[in-house]
Amino acid sequence: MSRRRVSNPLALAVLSCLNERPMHPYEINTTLRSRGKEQSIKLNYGSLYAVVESLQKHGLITTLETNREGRRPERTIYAITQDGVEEFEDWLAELLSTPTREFTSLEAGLSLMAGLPPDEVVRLLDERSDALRLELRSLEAAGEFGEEMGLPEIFVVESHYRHAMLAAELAFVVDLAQRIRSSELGGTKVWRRMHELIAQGTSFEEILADPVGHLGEEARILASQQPRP
Amino acid sequence: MSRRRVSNPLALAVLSCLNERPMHPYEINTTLRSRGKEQSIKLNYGSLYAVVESLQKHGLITTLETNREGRRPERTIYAITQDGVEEFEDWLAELLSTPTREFTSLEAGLSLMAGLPPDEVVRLLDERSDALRLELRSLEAAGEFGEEMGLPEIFVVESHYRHAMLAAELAFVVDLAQRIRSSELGGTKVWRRMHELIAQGTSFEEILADPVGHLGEEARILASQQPRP
DNA sequence: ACCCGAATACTCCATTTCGAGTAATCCAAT
DNA sequence: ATTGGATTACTCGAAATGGAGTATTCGGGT
Repeated sequence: MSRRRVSNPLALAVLSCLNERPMHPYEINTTLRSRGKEQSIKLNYGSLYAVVESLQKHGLITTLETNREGRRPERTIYAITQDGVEEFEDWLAELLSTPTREFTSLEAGLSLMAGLPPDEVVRLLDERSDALRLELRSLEAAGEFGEEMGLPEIFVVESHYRHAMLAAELAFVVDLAQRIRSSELGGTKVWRRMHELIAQGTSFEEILADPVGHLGEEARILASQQPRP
Repeated sequence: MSRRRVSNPLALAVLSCLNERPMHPYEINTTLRSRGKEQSIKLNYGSLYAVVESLQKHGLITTLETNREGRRPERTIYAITQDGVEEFEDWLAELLSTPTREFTSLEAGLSLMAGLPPDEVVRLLDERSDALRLELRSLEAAGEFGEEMGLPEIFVVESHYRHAMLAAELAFVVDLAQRIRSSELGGTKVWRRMHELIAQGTSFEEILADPVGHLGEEARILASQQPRP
């Protein structure tokens, strides 16, 4: 079981709203959206209502009243409990202080990239660089707009963070593409030769059955299932 | 519905294994672990078996044979299909070329950090910096070990990527902590004053009901639900 | 006075995910 | 010969997730 009674970060956002004042779920939804938090915390209806219910079941929030206007669906107003305030502060502290292993899609892609030919990987990484530059520029534009509106920096730190991460990713990707292009990246030559053989019709399985025979001495490392430190 | 028939990145890893040669699920599991891929792709039993079944249902892999030794559970050996090879290549290309919005826990934390007092946030960020430095050093040590073993760089790009991202996060966090400490970060003073009031027993709700009255002119922005660009 | 599109406020449920639990087998040391 | 710990190979169910679908009301134009 996870350390937290309710583990979806959306629950933290819910607690943060109710820490300001009591609200009904849909109001939590619009509050978070109007503050742009849905850029940083995944927010959809299914999760929101499930999370609210779960928070209540665990005593972190409590229903204050339910009212119904006309024949609209009833709205249940929730308030945070003392337990909820403590969970909120403790959880937020943990998020800020403790790095956790996150699985990004680029990391997954990089870890399997040997499955595509090097030249294509270079092309794909270049494509990614362009997309990243676009995203960076649109973040910068949004930031300037926020400044014009007099929005204090503290309300946009998360987008500054995203900017920093995207910039670092761009630098990494540009460098990697260059190092593959120039075959400076260790292993590139074996990699290239392997895909040339595949293009000529040799099967993957065949090559891996006798890597040194097909690819030369440098491919010795492929002969064993290379275990990792 | 998601673009991919099976959307868990683990499915890509499964396809990548079966692209080498037919295997049974548990062998896929050990192969991936021995190559350190479970550092980059979330891998647990429940998902593995579910994903394999789903891949088969969608015709991306096919069962080759099932055999049973003694009274052990039977092992089903799977092979990749032509459809599977295409899906593998297309999906991998997409992962490398197309950035996707990822929700990290630090980003969530930063977006809600105003809920804790500035001095505590600084302390928490310092704590994170220490943890990040530790992680960076252990990645570096593992990298050197890999080099000693003659492991070509191409098999560890994903950990170089992780290193680059962690380093960027560290730089961001160190800078942010410093900017809060010095109140250079826009909005820090209002933020600090607000938590002083709370410490004195004023309720959050009360302050937000009349921010300018409690916190001064700079808090005008809190008076409206600040919408975002 | 009426119509239409946007906004409000959810509900529903098929998948997916997680990881603890199970059960057999192998190996090595007592 | 036996015990016990690691390894092999999964099973299962509770919980989370995503997002399409539904029903009502409001507001602005004609």
